[in-house]
Amino acid sequence: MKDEQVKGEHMLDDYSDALSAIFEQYLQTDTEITDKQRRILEAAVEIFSEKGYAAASTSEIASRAGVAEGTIFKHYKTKKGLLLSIVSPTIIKLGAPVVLRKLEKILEAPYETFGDFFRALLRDRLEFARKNTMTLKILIQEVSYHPEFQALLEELFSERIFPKIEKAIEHFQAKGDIKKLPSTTILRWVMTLGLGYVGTRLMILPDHEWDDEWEIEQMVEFITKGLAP
Amino acid sequence: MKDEQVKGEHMLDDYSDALSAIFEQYLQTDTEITDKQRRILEAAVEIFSEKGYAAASTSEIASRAGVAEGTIFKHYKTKKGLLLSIVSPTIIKLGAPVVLRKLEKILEAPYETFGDFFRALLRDRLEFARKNTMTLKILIQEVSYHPEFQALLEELFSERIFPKIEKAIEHFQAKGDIKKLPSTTILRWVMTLGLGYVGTRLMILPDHEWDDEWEIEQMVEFITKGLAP
Amino acid sequence: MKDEQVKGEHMLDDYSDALSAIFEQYLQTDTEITDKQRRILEAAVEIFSEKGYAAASTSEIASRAGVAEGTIFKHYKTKKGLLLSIVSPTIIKLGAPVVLRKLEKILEAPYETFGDFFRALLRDRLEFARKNTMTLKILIQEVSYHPEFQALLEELFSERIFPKIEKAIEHFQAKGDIKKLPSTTILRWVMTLGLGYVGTRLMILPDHEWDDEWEIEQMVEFITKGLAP
Amino acid sequence: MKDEQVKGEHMLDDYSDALSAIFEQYLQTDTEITDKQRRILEAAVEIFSEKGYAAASTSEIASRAGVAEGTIFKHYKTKKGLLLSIVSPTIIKLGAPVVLRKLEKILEAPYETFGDFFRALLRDRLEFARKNTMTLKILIQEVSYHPEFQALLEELFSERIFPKIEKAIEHFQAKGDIKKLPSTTILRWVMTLGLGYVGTRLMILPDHEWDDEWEIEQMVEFITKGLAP
DNA sequence: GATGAATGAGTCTTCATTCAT
DNA sequence: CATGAATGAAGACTCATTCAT
Repeated sequence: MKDEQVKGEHMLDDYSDALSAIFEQYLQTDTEITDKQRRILEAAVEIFSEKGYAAASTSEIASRAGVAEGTIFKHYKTKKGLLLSIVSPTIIKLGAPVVLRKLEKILEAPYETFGDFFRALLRDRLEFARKNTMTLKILIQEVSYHPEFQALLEELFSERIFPKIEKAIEHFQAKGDIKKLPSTTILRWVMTLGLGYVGTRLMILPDHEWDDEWEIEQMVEFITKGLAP
Repeated sequence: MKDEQVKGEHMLDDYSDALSAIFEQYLQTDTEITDKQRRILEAAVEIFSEKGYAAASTSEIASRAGVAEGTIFKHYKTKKGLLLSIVSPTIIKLGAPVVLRKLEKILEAPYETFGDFFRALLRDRLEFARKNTMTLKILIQEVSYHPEFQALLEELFSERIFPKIEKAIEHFQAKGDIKKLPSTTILRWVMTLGLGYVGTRLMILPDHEWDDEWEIEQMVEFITKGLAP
Repeated sequence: MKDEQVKGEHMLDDYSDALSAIFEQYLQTDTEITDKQRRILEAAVEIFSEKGYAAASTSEIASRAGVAEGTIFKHYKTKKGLLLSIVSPTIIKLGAPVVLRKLEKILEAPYETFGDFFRALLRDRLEFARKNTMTLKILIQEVSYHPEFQALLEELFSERIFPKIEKAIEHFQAKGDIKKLPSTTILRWVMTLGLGYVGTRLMILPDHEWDDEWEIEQMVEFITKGLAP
Repeated sequence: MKDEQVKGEHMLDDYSDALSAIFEQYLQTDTEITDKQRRILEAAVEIFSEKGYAAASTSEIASRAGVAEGTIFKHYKTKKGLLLSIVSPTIIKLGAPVVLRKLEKILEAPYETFGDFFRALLRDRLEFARKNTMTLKILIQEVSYHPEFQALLEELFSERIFPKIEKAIEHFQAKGDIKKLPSTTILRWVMTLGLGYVGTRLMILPDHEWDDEWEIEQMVEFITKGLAP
C-alpha cells in the first residue's frame, strides 16, 4: 500500500497532453519554492479551509505566514492565483492513480475481482485524502464557484477517470464478476460509497475512532454482494 | 408518493420539544410574509446559492429583489440573519419525515423490508430536495463556516434522525432481513448512496436524463443484496 | 424663594418684542400638547442629553417614546426641529428673571447690596437649572454646533441680560458697594462663579452631598469681600 | 513665564506610574509620525472641533487631510481610536504642571502668597490652552459621551491634581494667607474663575481685545481679597 | 526579492425622512 | 392623527492590489 501511494503521488509522468497544458500555467513545477512562498501556501491553505476563499483575507494570510502583504502578490499575481496554485495541483493528483498506464493494463493484471480493484483504489485515495485533507476541503467548497475548477474536474473525470474505471467495470462485467448494469450507475455507487467513507472519516468525524481496514473490508463485501450478477 | 411527500412537508406537528425551541427564534412562523419580503428571500436564495454567502453582496440581493438596500435590513437585522431565515427552516424540514411519530411505529407497520423503508425515504427526500435544491445547496456550502448550523444539524441528526433510523435498522436486523453490522456503518452506506444520488441528480448533473424510478429500484436492489445476511 | 422661582418660571409676559418674535416660530405656545407629543419630547430630552444630538437616532427616540417613527415627523418636521423645540424655550426661560421689568427697577428696590442681588439670582437660577438639568445640558453641548442657538443666546445675553446686570453693577458701584472695575470683568467673575457652582452641583457631582445654602452664602461673602472697593 | 510653560509642556518625566500605564496604550510616544499621519491628525482636530466627533465623517477628514479614507484606518484602527490619539495626550498634558514634583515643593519655594501661586498656574494653563485650544474644545465637548475620558480625567483630577492643589491651599491657610474654608470650595472657586477666563478668552470671545496681564492681575487681587482671612 | 504605506472601490449597516394606508 | 414599510444617501470600515523604497 505504501508502495501504491508513492506511485499515486509521483507517477504524474503520463500527463503529457492537453490537460497538463491547461494546468501548466498554474504550476511552477520547475521553480524551486522559497521558504516564504511555502509559508504563504501553508497559511493560505489553512485560512482558505477554515473560512472559505471569499471570506479569507490576503492580509490575514500574510500575517499568519509572517510575510508582508505585498509579498503574496509578488508570487501570486492575485488572490485567485493563490487559490489556483493550491487547488490545481491537487486536482491533477486527484486523478493520478487512475490515469496511470499501469492501471490501464488492469485487464491483464493485478486485480482478480472488482472488490480487489475497489479496495486498492479506496486505500490509495484514502491515503491521498489524509495527506491533502485541507486542500481537498477547499476544492470541494470552491468548486461550485469557480468555473475553471469545474472545467478541469470535468475534463479530468469525464475524459480520463471515468472512461478508465468504466473499462474496468466492463472488464469485470465481461468476466461475470459483477452484474450488467449501466456503468454510470455502478460508478456512482462506488464513488459515492468511497467518498462517503473518506469524507466522514476525515472531515465530518475525524476524531471518532476508526478501523479503516475493517471498514474497507465491509464495504468491499457490501459492494461485492450488492453487485453480484 | 405524492401523499407521502405532502406528509413529509406538512407533518411537522410532532416537533413539540427542545429542538423546536431552539429553532423557533429563527422562524417567523406566524408572521405573514409580505411581497417584498418574499422577493428578498427569493433573490437571496438565488444569489447565495450562485456565489456563496460570503461573496454575495446585500446590494446585489437588493437590486435583484427590486427593493432598496435598506429594506433588507428592515426585515432581517443583518446579512447573517437573512441567511439564517433561509437555512434554518430548511434544516428543520430536512429531518421532518424521520422524526414523525408515525415513522417511529415502523415496527408494526408499513414497510415489509429494509428495501421498502429505504425506497420510501429516498423518494420522499428526493422530492423534498427537488423543491429545495437551492436552499439545500446553500446549507451544504455554508455548514462548515457557521457553527450554528453545525450545532443544529448535529442535534437534529445525532439526537433525532440517527436514533430512529438505527431503530429501524435494528428492527430489520432482528427480523433477519439484513446483516448484523454496526448500525452506524449501515447508516453511512445508506445515507451516502441516497445523498450521492440526490446530489448527482439535482446538483451535479441536473440536465442529464434521469429515470428516477429505475435508479431508485436499482439502489434498493443493490442495498438489499449487499446487506443480505 | 419659592415665590421667586415661580416668578422666574412664569413671568414671561414681558417678552413682547423682537426676541419673542424670533422665538415664536419655534414655540407652539398656544397649541395644547398631546400625550404622544409630550412623550416624544421627554424621550428626546433624555436621549439627546445621554448621547448628544448627532449620535441620537430618531428611531431610538420613537421607540423610547412608544410611538411610531413617523409620528415624530408629524409633529416636528425634522430632527433639528425637535431639537429646537426643546432648546429654544429653555433659552428664553434662561434669561427670564433678569429680563423682568420688576428686576429692572432694582434701583428702587429689593436688594440692599450686590451680595443680596447675587444671592437672589443664584438661588433662582439654581432652582431653574435643577428643574431643567437635562435640557440645559443639551443646550450647553449643542450651542457650539448650531449657529441658531448662538444667535439667540447672543441676542439674549448681549442685548438683554448683560445690559441689565451691568446696570445693576453700575448701580452698586455708584452706591459705593463694590469696586469700580469694568462691568464686563465683574460680570464674568460673577457668572463664572455661579455657573461653576450650578454645573458642579448638578452635572459634574450631582451625587455629592451639598449644602446649597451654605455654599451660596460663602460665595456671597467671597464676592462681597473680593469686590469691596 | 516662557520658562514655566516649557516646563509645563515637557516635564512629563514624573508620570512614572499607574496613570501613565493607562495612557500608554493610546500613545505612540516613540513612533515617528509621518507626514500623512500629521495631516490626518490636523484635519481630524479641525473637523472634530468644528462639528463634534459624532457629526464628523471620516471621509471628510480624509479629504481635508488629502489622503484616501483607507489611510486613516491604517493608522488608527477606528474613528474612536483617532479621537483617542488626539485627546488622550492632551489629558495628560493638562495635568502636567501641577503634577510636577517641583510644584510639590511649593512649601519651601517660589510662591510667597496664594495669589502668586494662582497667577503662575493661570498663566501657565492659559498658555497651554492657547496652544491646544481646538483639542481642549474637543475634550470638553466629548467628555460626557466617552467614559474612558471621564475615567482618565477623574483619575487625573481626584488623585493627582486636586490633592496637590489642596496641599497648597492648606499650606497658605496654615501660613495665615487665606481663610480657613473647606479646600474643595476654594478649589472650585479658583478653578472656576480660571477656567471662566480661559474659556471666555479663547473659545467664546477670542476676537475681543484682551489684556491678559491686566485681567490676571485683577483676578489675583479679587481672589486675594475674597479669600483674606 | 521584500516591504508596508497608500489607495479607493466596495461592504454591511444606519439614518432621517416620506407616504400610502 | 398615527403608523410603519420603504427609501437611498451616507457612514465606518475592509480589502485586494500597487508601487516607491
